[in-house]
Amino acid sequence: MTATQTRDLEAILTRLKERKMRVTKKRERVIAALLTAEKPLNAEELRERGDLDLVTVYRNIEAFEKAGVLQRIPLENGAQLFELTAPDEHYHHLVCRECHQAERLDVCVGEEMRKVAEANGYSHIAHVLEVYGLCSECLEDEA
Amino acid sequence: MTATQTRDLEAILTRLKERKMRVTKKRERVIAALLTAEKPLNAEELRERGDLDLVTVYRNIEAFEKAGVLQRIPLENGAQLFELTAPDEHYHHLVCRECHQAERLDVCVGEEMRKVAEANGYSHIAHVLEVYGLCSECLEDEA
DNA sequence: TTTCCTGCAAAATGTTTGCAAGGCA
DNA sequence: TGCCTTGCAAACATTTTGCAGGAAA
Repeated sequence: MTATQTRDLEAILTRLKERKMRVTKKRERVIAALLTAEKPLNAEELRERGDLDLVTVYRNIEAFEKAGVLQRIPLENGAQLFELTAPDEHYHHLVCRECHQAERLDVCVGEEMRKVAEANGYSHIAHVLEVYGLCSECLEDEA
Repeated sequence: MTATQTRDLEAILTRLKERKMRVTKKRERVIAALLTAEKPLNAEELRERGDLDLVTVYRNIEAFEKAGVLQRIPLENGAQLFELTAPDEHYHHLVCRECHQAERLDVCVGEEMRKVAEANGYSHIAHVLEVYGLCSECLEDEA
């Protein structure tokens, strides 16, 4: 873990404490796994890197999501990846449909979407925007 | 089926024939179910309304998607809905996170997303944009 | 020492595959 | 007739639930 990652870890643990959630070894490992991976991971990768039960992974994903420190990335095939996020922030991604690498996109359409949704009588609004494609490496492999 | 729906059905069947796919009673029923529902359906609803095996539903979803007459709508929970689409078109939706009703949104960010993705070296680009919220009816039920 | 968290086992959910029978072209 | 499509059974992948033991505050 780099110094920055350690700081991020502390910040997230603090957030959990504020929400009256317990800070356990397992939880630290889940967060550390996501921080050091520097890319979104799926549940199985989290189990492996955190050396814990898959059930624990899923329960913590749910808990972290509620605490606003984690978000889900839906893949084209229905599976999902998970990544850390600051509370009240969220990200969109460019995901390779072959190797499933995901990188953050520097765009967000949140404001527009919120307006459209509210105009239709919806509240508690969230949105998902994911872009799928073939990354340059996978494109070469295919040729 | 309204006259318009019958015409749409014919158009889709023609498209299938062009693609050398067979036009069967089951396929007609899948498409008719989606046309008359006038909203996206999940696999189980398609099985029920078309009175056919779930396996057949999934195989036809895949076949129709390849033929460009159907698209998937990912839900927040990882499940998916299906709806008819014209080839080379696609839609975005406002989905209730409670009752899962989905309505089409009249927005698309395709051009921007394609540019961003290509700038990152990606090809074969697609994107998903779905807005989730609580519809006014479900909001009331909650209170 | 109370309450929350974890692991194990098992179940539920959604989707895919193998194979033989059936139906469109 | 020939090949595509279908249904059944079973496998598979992912996620959820029940319960007893374990650990944080």
